[in-house]
Amino acid sequence: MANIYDVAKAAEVSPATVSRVLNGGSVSSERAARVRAAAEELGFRPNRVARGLRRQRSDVLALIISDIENPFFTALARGVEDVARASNLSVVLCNADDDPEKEAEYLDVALAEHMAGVVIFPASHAETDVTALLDRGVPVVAVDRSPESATIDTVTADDENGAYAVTRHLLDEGYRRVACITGPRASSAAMVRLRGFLRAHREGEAPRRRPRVAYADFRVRGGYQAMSELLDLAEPPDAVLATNNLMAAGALAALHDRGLRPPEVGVAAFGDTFWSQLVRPALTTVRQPAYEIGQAAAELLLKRRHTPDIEPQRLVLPTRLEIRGSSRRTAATEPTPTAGPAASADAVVGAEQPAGPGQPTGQATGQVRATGRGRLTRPRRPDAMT
Amino acid sequence: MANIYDVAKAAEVSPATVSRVLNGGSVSSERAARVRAAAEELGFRPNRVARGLRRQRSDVLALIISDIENPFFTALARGVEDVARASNLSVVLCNADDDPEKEAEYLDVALAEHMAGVVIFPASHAETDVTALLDRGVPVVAVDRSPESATIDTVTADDENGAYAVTRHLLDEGYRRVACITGPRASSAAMVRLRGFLRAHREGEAPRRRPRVAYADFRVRGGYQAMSELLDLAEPPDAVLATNNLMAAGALAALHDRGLRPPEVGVAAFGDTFWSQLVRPALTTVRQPAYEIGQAAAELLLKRRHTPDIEPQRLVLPTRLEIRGSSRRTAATEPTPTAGPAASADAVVGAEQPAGPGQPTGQATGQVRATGRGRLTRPRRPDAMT
DNA sequence: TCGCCACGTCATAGATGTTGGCCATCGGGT
DNA sequence: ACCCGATGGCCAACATCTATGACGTGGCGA
Repeated sequence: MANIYDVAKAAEVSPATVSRVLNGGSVSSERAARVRAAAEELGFRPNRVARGLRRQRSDVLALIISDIENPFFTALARGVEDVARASNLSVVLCNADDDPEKEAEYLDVALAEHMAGVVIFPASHAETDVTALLDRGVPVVAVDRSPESATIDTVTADDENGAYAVTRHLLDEGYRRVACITGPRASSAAMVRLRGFLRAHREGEAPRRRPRVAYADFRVRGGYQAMSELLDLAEPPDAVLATNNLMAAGALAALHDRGLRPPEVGVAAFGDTFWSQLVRPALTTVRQPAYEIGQAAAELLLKRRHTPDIEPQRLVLPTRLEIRGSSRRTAATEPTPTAGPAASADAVVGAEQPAGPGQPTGQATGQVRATGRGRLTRPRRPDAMT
Repeated sequence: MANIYDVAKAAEVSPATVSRVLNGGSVSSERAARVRAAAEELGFRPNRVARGLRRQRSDVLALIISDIENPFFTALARGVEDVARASNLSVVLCNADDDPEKEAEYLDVALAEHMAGVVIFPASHAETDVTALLDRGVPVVAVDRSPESATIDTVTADDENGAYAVTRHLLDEGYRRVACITGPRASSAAMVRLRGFLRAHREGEAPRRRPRVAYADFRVRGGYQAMSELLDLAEPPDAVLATNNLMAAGALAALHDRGLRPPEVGVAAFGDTFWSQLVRPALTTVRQPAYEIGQAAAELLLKRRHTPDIEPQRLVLPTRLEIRGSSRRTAATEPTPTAGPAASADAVVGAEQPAGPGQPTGQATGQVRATGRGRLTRPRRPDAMT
């Protein structure tokens, strides 16, 4: 492969001139043309390794996430990538698997490769140590959780209010024993969401039972087990909030396996993904602005790359409550089943209502049912919170 | 940050000796100990960029995929990563978004960074050009599709037989007008799956209607549109095979929006993911061994890295038919609606059947199905093909 | 008109951190 | 006494970019 000397020779200039042409120095246009022609001719590509060595930094930034199978991260990755590409940076994804050791390895790699920056979803609040990077001047932005080791730029979703809003929604629907399946205690996100959940219970006029809380691992299997255990209680919950989408999937599976399903049991979850719309009845979710978080993180990174000494920022992005699926409110709080669109909306499929001889008097009951044909748009209430 | 000279000075040896200690040359144990102590003391990490420059190759391999939001790729990535890590290679993920230009950029990066190898899911059969890499001796393994530009190691799933088997399954269930939503004509995987689908039609004793085929883009939206168009036909299909999971999701959404759902309309798909089990009734799927494909690809890469001159291999991994959800056969082939669990079972949620008093006479019909309560394991027929 | 200064353009000479080749040394075995 | 293997130091190469300074030209003042 041609190197810069070959090009210089072909264009009859010095290697430095070739470099200037390619990196924007001042070169007479005639020479520049010669250089460009020669580079094209020889198929010259600057060696990024050599450039990295000389410049002591590369044009690659690392995105270290804890679970590549979680759609939240894939959306996040897109956000990061789109912003990075606009600044001519490549993004590489590193899957740390929630394992602090693996994560430390990748942090090492990022350091040793002189990466342009790191966006990290810290595996652990306590163990994740990014000081080595910071000492070397490599900008680091934390996402969703923030590591203990240093104060750095952080982008999070407004999880507490999201959890609060969705919990209130469940309580308002008439559920009495709302449980929460949350993540490990080490995860600050899990704790923050739990806090919102508990706050909703304290504030409501709902009975003051101490709500059940199960701690799982943010994985499908963990959600399944937690839900199963909750259901085995003497007084099982009648609704559950899962603090991420994978555990929600597990919880749903557990419910299905026992023949229970919404709205008999209410289910809500953090993390909006396309499949949560396909489950019937669809899940009510707290949509996390994953893509936007990624964007914001990348932008913070770029800003800090340019001006390293600004004060670390802490960005909080709003979540959004997406209400889908059936409500239990009618049954629970209203004497007569006026039902109504607000209550059933999307719940067409799974409702337990006896399909008695009562006929499809759709309009009469006010039920907004898919009537068989047509309709692209899904009824969707304007968000309860922005 | 300390470099190798600092360590050498501290240990009172030459830099070369430090290098030998760290990379396994012959060094007396006493000096080696001194070096290690000094390295530890100074927090020395070899500069991977400089090493890469000197050795003309790095310990990073690139995995270029076409859509990070597709769970197939995330599973694949895990397979690649697990194998790579065992050989002390790091894996970076590059999301080419099915855009040949973006892909070419990443290929350039892989080349310019002297990556140890590339596992690629080619965006296009024709446009993807990996010859530059090959010329430089960088091993490249293709996954699922194989590029035209060169004969290289390839790992694919046995898509044709998978498509054949699932199509036969639909026909055997009694569906009469089975359509296929497949990917772009440029995708060899899309074409191969289509071929299996068509073969099943030719062989069956089923009526010889020319089956409908819709070409979409392997995305959710494309699946939605394709399904909608199929349903708008004068003679809409009564079953559909989507050749990937995202389009299946789109197709399901389109069906839901018209109030149709399995088994009224049969739906089967390529690509097994956890959410396909949560949809009720669950999808019958052709499971693609994504993780195993990733593993195999990485292993081929490592093998070729070691011995570059072996003949390019073409590995075909078996798919597996996972039958879930309701069968229409009973309704279609039996005169009286025995209904009961046979017909509903997994279809509990969406079925249109009057929830008549018909009771669980599960064994009577001989169907192996979930009986309503409990049971973690999902009924799963031994695969129709290995 | 000549000389000096300023500025634009370019070449040359490191510098970056590591490793592999080459050679020298030393010790033990034959 | 000779040879061989183990050990370890020195030098150069990897490909690029930056710093330094040289060179030429043009403008302006004397």
